[in-house]
Amino acid sequence: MISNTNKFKQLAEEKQSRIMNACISEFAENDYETASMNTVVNQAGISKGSLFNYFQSKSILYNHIYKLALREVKTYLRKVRDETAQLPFNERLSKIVDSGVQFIGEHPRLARIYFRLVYSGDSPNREKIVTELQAMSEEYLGNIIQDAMDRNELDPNLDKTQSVFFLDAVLNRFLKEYHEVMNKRSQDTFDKEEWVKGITKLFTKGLS
Amino acid sequence: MISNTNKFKQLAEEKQSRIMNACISEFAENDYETASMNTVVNQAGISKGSLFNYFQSKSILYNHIYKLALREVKTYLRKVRDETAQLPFNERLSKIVDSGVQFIGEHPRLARIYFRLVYSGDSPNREKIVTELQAMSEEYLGNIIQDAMDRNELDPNLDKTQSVFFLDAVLNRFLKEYHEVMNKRSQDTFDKEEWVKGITKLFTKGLS
DNA sequence: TGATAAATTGACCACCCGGTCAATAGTGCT
DNA sequence: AGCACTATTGACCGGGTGGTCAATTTATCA
Repeated sequence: MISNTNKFKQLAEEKQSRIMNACISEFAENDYETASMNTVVNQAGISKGSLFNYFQSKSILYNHIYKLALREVKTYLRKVRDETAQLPFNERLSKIVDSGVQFIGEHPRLARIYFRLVYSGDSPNREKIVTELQAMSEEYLGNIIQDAMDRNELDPNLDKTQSVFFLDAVLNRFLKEYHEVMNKRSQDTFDKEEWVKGITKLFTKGLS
Repeated sequence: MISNTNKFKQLAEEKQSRIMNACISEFAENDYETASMNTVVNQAGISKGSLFNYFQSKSILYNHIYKLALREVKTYLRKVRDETAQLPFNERLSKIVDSGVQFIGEHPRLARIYFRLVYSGDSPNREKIVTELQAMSEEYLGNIIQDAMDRNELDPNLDKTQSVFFLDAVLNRFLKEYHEVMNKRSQDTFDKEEWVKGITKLFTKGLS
């Protein structure tokens, strides 16, 4: 017998992507509890039995999707981190925001799954996942801040945990808002550059 | 016939509070979709027919609960706003955080309903409610910031919309985190004062 | 081509949901 | 006590859920 999880990978690529597409849409549009396996199979044009043959349960399927989304997020983050390693803090921050905006533009459904996971409450293993994400953010933004402290661009006596927390809070909330605006209204009233300026100014000089 | 919504208010106080208690617990512990009317009636010790007699539908009941939570939040906010009107910005900010912390301590279940509503996605009329909350926050924090600008404690050329957004992002995120920490781990590792200091410093001086 | 094995199907299961309503219990008045 | 009216009950409804599995189609190879 082929190992459980790998049955899916043995399918024709076209079929795989058809199924993944249906799953991503369903989990992007609904909470975990509300998302329906029936909808997925109908959308994907396969039978229910098949889906449960490839993924033994809803939560296993969700795990697959969430990891896929997270992998994509990480790719963007790694890229911008490495490409901006030599830039000053404010420019770096600006590029990170840009990267987030780009991700949302290119993978709106994955972004939605990500935000749903972070801000909403009912996915399985949520605690574990959120802890993972926090550690990831702590490490990622922690490095960015440490670099800036090493170059005397930021106060070297900063409480790093706090600084990371604030940065994370503002960046995530901003991107969430951007994502929601993109999904609903026309984007013409949204001056991204102005916001990026505001964010970098807040963190470098405060509001006074 | 007694007008629909008022049937509930005609009940004996003891019964009312027994029912409210069950509802608050259920909506605090579960998303709107996942919360069960059956659980509510069992917890409250009444029959299903009665509950649907007092509140014609689940969404009407939810609305009742959410408004109750919001009323309580507003009471706290109004109180701290008025009591701190003469204080400088940083002290005011500190008192606002204190008030939030106090609210979470005194009404943990209402706080949970509030955070669920703001951060999660499936309650009915969610869009309308969130828009309302944003307007409320814009007005509330906007006034605090405007006062500080008038006294030259903050840069008078600030983009107020942005500043409110940042303040809202950090405060909400902090309180959400505090709420989650309180609900789970021992609070001995959590130095609230240190965080309040960090927040006020961020907004007055930035991180450099 | 025909036998064997593997992949796919969808009717079916037990369960839970929000909501209904005829039947019953309780109350107050004459 | 007997009547009228109201409050309360809980069995029941249609519908949707995640998950199963005997039956059928499809692929493989002698």
